[in-house]
Amino acid sequence: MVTLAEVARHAGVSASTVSYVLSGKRSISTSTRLRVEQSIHELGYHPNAGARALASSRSNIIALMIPLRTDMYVPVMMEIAVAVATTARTHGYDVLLLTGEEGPDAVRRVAGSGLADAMILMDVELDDERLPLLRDTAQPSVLIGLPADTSGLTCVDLDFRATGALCVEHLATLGHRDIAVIGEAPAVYERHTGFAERTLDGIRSRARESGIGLLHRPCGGGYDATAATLARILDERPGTTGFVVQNEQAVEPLLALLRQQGRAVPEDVSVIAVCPDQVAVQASLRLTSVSIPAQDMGRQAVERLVAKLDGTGTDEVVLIAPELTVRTSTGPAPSTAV
Amino acid sequence: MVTLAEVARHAGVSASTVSYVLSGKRSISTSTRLRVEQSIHELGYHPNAGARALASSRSNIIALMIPLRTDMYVPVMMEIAVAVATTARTHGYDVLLLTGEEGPDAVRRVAGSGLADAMILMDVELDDERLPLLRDTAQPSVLIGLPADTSGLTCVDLDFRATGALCVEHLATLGHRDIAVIGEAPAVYERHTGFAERTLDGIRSRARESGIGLLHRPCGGGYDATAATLARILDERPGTTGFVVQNEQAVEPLLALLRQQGRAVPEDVSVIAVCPDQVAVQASLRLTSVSIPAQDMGRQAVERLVAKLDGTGTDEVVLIAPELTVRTSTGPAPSTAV
DNA sequence: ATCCATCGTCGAAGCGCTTCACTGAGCTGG
DNA sequence: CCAGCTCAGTGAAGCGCTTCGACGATGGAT
Repeated sequence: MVTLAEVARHAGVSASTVSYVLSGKRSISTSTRLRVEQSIHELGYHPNAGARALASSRSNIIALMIPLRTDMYVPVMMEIAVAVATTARTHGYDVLLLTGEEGPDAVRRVAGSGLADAMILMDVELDDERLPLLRDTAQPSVLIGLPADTSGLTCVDLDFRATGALCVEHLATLGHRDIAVIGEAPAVYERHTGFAERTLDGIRSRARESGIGLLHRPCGGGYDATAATLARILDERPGTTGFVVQNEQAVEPLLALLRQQGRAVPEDVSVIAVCPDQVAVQASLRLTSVSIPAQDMGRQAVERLVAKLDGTGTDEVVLIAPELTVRTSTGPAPSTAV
Repeated sequence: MVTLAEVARHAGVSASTVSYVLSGKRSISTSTRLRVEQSIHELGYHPNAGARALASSRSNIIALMIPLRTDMYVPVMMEIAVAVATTARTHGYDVLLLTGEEGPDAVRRVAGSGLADAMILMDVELDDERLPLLRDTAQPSVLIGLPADTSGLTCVDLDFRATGALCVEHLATLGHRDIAVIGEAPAVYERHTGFAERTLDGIRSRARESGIGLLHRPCGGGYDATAATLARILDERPGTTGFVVQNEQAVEPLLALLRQQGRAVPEDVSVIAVCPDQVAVQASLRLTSVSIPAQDMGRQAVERLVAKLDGTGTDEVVLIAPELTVRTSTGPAPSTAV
């Protein structure tokens, strides 16, 4: 393993000079800088991460904690994770992957050992048990998702309240008067996942304002669960003409079921989904949807975090505005005459 | 930040003693051990990762490289990643997440900087550009997936050849004489992804042995692509009664299409999929499938790697035997009389 | 009683880097 | 013409840990 000292010797300078060339924290004459860079290249030198971390008390690692609870739609998580990793790299950071197994202890361990300089937490619950720890720690952190109490925290998330409202608004504008929400799995609501509750909130208040009839039913993923949910909804409110789906696993089953029942989309019923664009365009029908900007969330989280690490950047809540893309699954409500 | 020295002072022993208590590399009397452990607990001591890495030249970090090429089925990758992370933790390792962005340079950087002690590579191509680097490096590594030349490498993968054969065998036993393979996206084959080619290999040779007619068509994910692929297949070989699907994104569309065309599954046609169990049971029909043991692959990869790091463990190729679960999507071939 | 292992503990060296304090050399300006 | 800069470079301290060799104290074998 090539060391800094060897590079220094090879270039005929002192170790500190090499270090300064690397970090750029002091001005170095062009000639020596080139010489040092040349030596680094020739010897194939890579600074030792451990030594660096020890001396600078900066590991240049960001911990990413993905609890991966059941019933979460995995591709979104993954997309965020990848966005976090690649954005982090552009800022000179690597990403440490933490899963839920360890629970809050992981926070303590990582903060205590200096393994990571900062952390990003995904899949935050409204009253997450990791939050008190986070507030106590000096370690900068960013949440992806919104807890109930955001004081002293930096959070990045899609504005799910506005998302819910946007969906209802779109359907209302098209003349729908009775809509149903096919939601996430019951477990998601039971554990008070922020995004699910906030979406519902947005939907409810907008529906109330517009005087629209609303039914919300959680729905486990898959065909059978969706079939049961749909049956229940149509049983309770046969007049339902609009569906808001916030559950990627229910999208395709729902479309298949409606088709089977002879209900044409969008002529008879409209369907609007809250899902990644990819799901919306790959479905058997190009779905009108509010997309989940996974990439953007990952990127923003890292950028806030890096800002904090650099001293700029304060605690704040970043809500990404939802964007509705109209595709072919929504249309005017059928006239009641039919 | 509490240091080892403070713990030592608190416990009234020397620093080295504390270190030995932590590592267990020398025998320590029960009384002092307890005293030290007590101090560690009271002070809330966590060993500094950087210092440890520097002194021991072991970071206790495993790098996990996920290129995440297009058209890969993400949930499987994620499941593997999570299995890797949790298994690694049980062995005292953390996981560093590397994406494809950096390409082969990431291997060089991580190996050179001592950031990680070892690496796991996912989504390996038959002739992967990272392999030469890997062979050169002293760094232990394990591949998830099989390249063309496995000499000097440790690999873990599902036995996709056997998987392909198993699928054909199952259909053959049921009397099907003409089968079609709905494969991964064209791009997957173009870049010579090992698992896709090996599955096809297994399917082909088994079909040849059994004198079964075979048609293979790559298929982009989603409804439209699947529709096109299916139409082509039925056009070329109207007598096809069995489908092997190796593309999670085509499963549900295929079922929907068959239904629409009035072809009953499994009475008229049989469908067998190579996919995670979750996909097989959540589909609109409980699918006969060969499951992709993502968890197992992740776990085994880590265990081989840890064995290598411990000095035990040699280069070898671990092929996990495929398991076929018969569900309701396959049945006897319809008699030709019909 | 004596010798040699073994056990439990300590001190110190050093892992490879960053960073602070310092030193000349070369300028500028009064 | 020199005080007072800035600029480039050096040396050394030390980050917190592991680990090696040393050492006194036991204790079993001789």
